[in-house]
Amino acid sequence: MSLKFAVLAALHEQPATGYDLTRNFRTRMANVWNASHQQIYRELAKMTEAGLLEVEDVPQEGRPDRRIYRLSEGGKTALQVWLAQPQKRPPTRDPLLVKLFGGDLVDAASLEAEIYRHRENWTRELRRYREMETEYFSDPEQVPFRYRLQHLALRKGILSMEANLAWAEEVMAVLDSPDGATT
Amino acid sequence: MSLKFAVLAALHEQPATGYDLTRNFRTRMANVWNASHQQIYRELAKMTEAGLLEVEDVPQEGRPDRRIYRLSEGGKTALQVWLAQPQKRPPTRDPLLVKLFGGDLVDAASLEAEIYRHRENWTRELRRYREMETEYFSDPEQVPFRYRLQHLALRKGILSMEANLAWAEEVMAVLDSPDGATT
DNA sequence: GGTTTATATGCATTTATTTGCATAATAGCC
DNA sequence: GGCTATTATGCAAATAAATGCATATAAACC
Repeated sequence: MSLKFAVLAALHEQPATGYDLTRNFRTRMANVWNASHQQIYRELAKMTEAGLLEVEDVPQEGRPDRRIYRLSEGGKTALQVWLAQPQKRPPTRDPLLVKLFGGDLVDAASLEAEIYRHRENWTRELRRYREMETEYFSDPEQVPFRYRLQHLALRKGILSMEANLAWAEEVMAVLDSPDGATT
Repeated sequence: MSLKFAVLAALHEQPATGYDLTRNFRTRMANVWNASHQQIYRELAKMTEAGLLEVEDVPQEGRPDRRIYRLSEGGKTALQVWLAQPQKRPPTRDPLLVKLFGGDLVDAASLEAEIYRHRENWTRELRRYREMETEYFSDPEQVPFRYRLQHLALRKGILSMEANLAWAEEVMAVLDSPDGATT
């Protein structure tokens, strides 16, 4: 339901093409909302149909035209209404944690390898977030309110990744303890 | 796809009814996998159909019979195979963070109220997790390996909630700063 | 006496997400 | 010359999840 509103929020900040949005969702909004390009294009078509967006076609040579989407008045209102509503927290569904309930069927060595892999991903992501923080938000006093809110969204990503990494250390400690692989 | 495996893992630990599973998913496994009772009952039926589970009906007076499910040999194998495969991390989709991209359409006061509400939920959940930790895992050295893994799953919940709460403090600080509501 | 909570199960519909496939040009790498 | 990445768009099918509805008893609460 709310890919719709993630798209509205992104387009409210700045008109964009499906391609631009796809990039934004993968980078700046990576810790906010995940969506594939297929999902985004379909959603854009549906929302335009519903009158929430306006399209402007910009012809290009040698590649498909850019279709730039921006909020219509209706889209802006819809976003505003949604923003005023309380939101539910996202449900937790983590396959990695499911594994930990596998009991005696879990192979400690392959589990360790997987934690390793996850830790690398988390480290990379944390590094990216920190780079973004230095690049865009290094002087919080100088940043206008709406960008301070975006900074807060990024902060959530940073704190989450730090927590993930701290957890990975705990897991390693248990798996590497002398009796870790037995009992 | 992997509600299936969450169910297999839960039933591998101990045979249970749909009702039991629903309770477990809401309590012990709250930070692992979310599922409604409707989802669970449907999945149990499908998995039984597919030969992954065995059912035993236990008649009761005055209320519907308990249908106790347990892993079949095939179910055990399926779980084992799944456990050995690397898992993707869950996608991030957080409506609360989407709000922070609403820019000038965001009302600081209602945002603050919402953070407040979330903070209360997180606090409650963290308390529950800590109680579970004291109750079941207070002496890690005495706990057998498979329960130490479950403890690690719980630890993830605890660290995540702590991170959420730390983040809430940061948000409050920004919203309460003298120029927080303006610019 | 009425309401809520817990026990216990499920079907049907709608909405959301994932995955696979498809097109088409340009630029860089080996 | 072939492979991969980037820009740019999308359709179709399959899978998963959320939501609404439905039944039935018992015990606790007010």
